[in-house]
Amino acid sequence: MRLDNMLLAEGVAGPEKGGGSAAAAAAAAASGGAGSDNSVEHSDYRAKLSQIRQIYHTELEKYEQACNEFTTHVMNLLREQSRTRPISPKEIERMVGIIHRKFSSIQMQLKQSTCEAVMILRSRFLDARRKRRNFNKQATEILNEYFYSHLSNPYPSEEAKEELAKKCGITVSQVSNWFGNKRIRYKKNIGSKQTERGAMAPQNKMQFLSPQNLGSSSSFNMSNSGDLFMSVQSLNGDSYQGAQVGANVQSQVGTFR
DNA sequence: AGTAATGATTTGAG
DNA sequence: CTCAAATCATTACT
Repeated sequence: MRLDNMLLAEGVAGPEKGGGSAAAAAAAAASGGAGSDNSVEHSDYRAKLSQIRQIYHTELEKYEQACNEFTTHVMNLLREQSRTRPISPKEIERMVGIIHRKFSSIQMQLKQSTCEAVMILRSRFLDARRKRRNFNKQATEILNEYFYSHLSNPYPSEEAKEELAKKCGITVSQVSNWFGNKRIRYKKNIGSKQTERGAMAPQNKMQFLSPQNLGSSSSFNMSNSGDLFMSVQSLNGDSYQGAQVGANVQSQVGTFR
């Protein structure tokens, strides 16, 4: 149920439609609740999302069809058997129930995988750190001016933040971020200036080097754009598993004969 | 290529 | 909630 709601919210499981426009609109509605200013950045995202959506629906339909086919197949088998031995309606009902449960658990896997794919997509495209742009010269000038003229107490009030945000053409939270970064980095600079006495320089360099080497090199080979395909393939893998489960049920039923 | 700068996020304290 | 601190991810510079 939760997965259903989430897929619905992401615009994946919404109303059925083949063309890209509905998916795009759904994606815009899903992601654009707070801010929808950069349309070029989102077009890629929307394309990928509608791709996921399409695969999801194809797979879902396939499962549905397979489920129906298999159900009728089993029903036929049971009908055939009813000629040689008595079969109660209760038993038939039970079989159908088992089949439906099996297939719905397979659908669950599909939904889970789709959710994961969407989450990865979101984190790839909607994480603001990935599309950072430096503020323009004038904005940083204004911010610096305020910072250095209030150096004794560089904590702008809410109103001052709004004022600065308006002047610089950025949001209030961006102003807050800037001051947070500025305060800590200013303090750090002062500290390192005072410690800089001859032999300490190499240590400083080492300190700055090590965290970067640790952090940046390996992290995103795992989850870049190719990963969408990975997820998609894992969906297909699930469908294989589904077929196998189906085959299992089939073979179990086959022992009836 | 390697490094510094820099905006954004996460974490933890108050 | 705000803030400091650490960290991440991108951009700018050499």
